[in-house]
This record gives sequence, C-alpha cells and structure tokens, in this order.
Amino acid sequence: MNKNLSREKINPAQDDSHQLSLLLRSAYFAMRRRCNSLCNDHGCNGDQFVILSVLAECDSGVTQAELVNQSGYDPATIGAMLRNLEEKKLVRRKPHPDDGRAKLVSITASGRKLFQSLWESTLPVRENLWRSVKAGDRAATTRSLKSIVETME
Amino acid sequence: MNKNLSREKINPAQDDSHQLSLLLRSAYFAMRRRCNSLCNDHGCNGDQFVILSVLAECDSGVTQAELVNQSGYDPATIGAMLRNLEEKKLVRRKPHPDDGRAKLVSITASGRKLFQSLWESTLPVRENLWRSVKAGDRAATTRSLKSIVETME
DNA sequence: TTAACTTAATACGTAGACATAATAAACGCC
DNA sequence: GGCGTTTATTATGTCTACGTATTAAGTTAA
Repeated sequence: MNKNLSREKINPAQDDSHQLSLLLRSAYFAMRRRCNSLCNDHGCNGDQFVILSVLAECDSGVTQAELVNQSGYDPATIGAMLRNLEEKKLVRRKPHPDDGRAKLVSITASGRKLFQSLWESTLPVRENLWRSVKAGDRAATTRSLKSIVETME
Repeated sequence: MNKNLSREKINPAQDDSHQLSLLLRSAYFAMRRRCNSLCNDHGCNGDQFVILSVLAECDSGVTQAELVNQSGYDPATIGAMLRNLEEKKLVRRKPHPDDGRAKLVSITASGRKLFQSLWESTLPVRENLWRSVKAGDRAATTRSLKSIVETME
C-alpha cells in the first residue's frame, strides 16, 4: 500500500521505468541462459564465448585493460577468466614488451577453432534475437540501449 | 579474417545481431552497476532490492517457486539469497500451510522500511533509464525486450 | 493403495560480479 | 635523479548464476 503511494508521490513514471529495468534484466538473462546452454555443449560458457569473440578480432593481442574496456567485465573477473581460458589452452598471455605492468593476451589456434564452433552453435540465439525485434523497432531499440549505456556509465 | 568470412557466409545480419546482443549485455550491466552502488550505501545490493521489490507487492507472502517466476532468478540462487535476507531480518520464511514442500516468504517490517529507502535512493537510476529512452522509442523498446524474453525462454 | 511421476526446496561445486586492498611498473614534475 | 601519482594486474572475500543431484511431499493413475 505505502509503496504505491510513495511511487505516485515521487513520479508517475517511476513504475514504468521500474518495469523497464526489470524487462531489461529479464531479456539479458533469457539470452544469457540460451547462449550458455549452447556453449556448455562445447565445454565452456557464454562469458568465455564473449571473451573469445573479442580476442578473435585482434590477432596482435590486447592488454587485459583493453579487454576490460571492450568486454565490460571487471578487471578482477577478467584475470580469473583468463586464467581459466589459459589452462584450457584457449588463450595465451605474455608480458607486454613495452609495459612491464601489462600482459598481452591473444587467442590460440585451438581457441580460434573453438570460437568458430561456438559462433556457429550460437547462431540460433542471434537469429532469435534478431527476429524477436521487429524490423521497424530495430533502430529505436538499438538507439535506446546505446543511450542507456552512455547515460549510466 | 576467417571470422568475418564465416559470418558473411552464414547470414549478413549475424554481425548486427551480435552487436545487439553485446549492447543488451552492456545496457544491463551499466544499469546494474549504478543500482548496486546506490544500494551498497544501505548495506545491500541490487539483487536484494529486486527481491524486496517483488515481496513488497504481495503482503500475504509467496512461495519461493512463485518468486522464481516473478524475479527470474534460479531456484538455488533464490534459496541462498533468502537465507541472507533472513539473517538480516528483512524477510521471513514459514512453512506453507497447505503444501508441506513449500515455504511462504514475506517481507518484514524492517524489510519494507529498507525497501522504501532503496526505492527512493534508486530513483536516479530509474530517471536516467527513463530519460535515456526517447519518448518516441519507448513503445518499440519495451515491445522488443518483451519479445526477446518470450522468444528466448 | 501402491507405484510412477511431478514439484518445492536444498546441497554442492564451479564460475562470474564486484568491492576493497595490495603490488609493482610507468609517468610527470621538480 | 627522486618522489608523488596514476595505471595494470592480482589477491581476497562475499554474493550471484546455474548445472546437477538429492530429498521430501504432493499428484496421478493403475
């Protein structure tokens, strides 16, 4: 009772925006679960797929800090994930030639191979995602998501 | 190189849909981080806020299974979260009167009080979220997210 | 009424999320 | 060159994500 009162007192759009936030959360997790279950068949998960997909784009290797920027993962998390991927021989880390603090991360041949498989296996996820969003809504949806990222960061 | 080749072979929209998936992920995490940092000031986190917000809607109490449906969390995760919230005296669990397997979860007075504070503290997040999405894009964005949830589940 | 099946919750293990703090290298400035 | 500051990474601890398995209680059907 008091909850709805306080909501209305503050702003009539509060409930709508709360719904939107829950919706954003649900959509992400729905996609995540789908992606995970497909990646599990290859012995890894959706997050590792994301990392590999970033690494697959830069053959020369990137520092972990760059990986943080591009993937949005936390620095501490990246460290742990890379340790895992390294044990599986999917990525390689070597000291940065010019910066003693940094490490250069690159994808290995088997990492790239796995990435190819994952890319194909997860095709249904991307297709479902694409079809979920009506053609006429794509521009607006993309614009909104981009704007949310910019505003919130 | 081979990555882009294989993408084009499969479907020209693959890259776009991949971008969309990364965008969905980034938007969720951007929002999550904002929400977490505000909730941290009250000694809890955004996930606990979500749980409390669901519980605040039903005074009579809900089973954990219903909570799973409404919040989208995993059953095992819900169990752990509720144990935490219970230790903090923010929620209460008692056996279900009609179903010996189930538990009835409800929010306590102090849980409701905390929820009120959290609701007000996180107001900027919802405002930013709302303003991020242009008025003309709101319908399309909501429609898309809902559709994604339905398609992926 | 028993047996088969479904369902609610828990247990356990691995991994991501992230806060905080530590470490060490790089950089800027005097 | 030396010193304070910034930056890259790691360490640690708490919590969430979730697969798999288990337990116990409800349900269905033979």
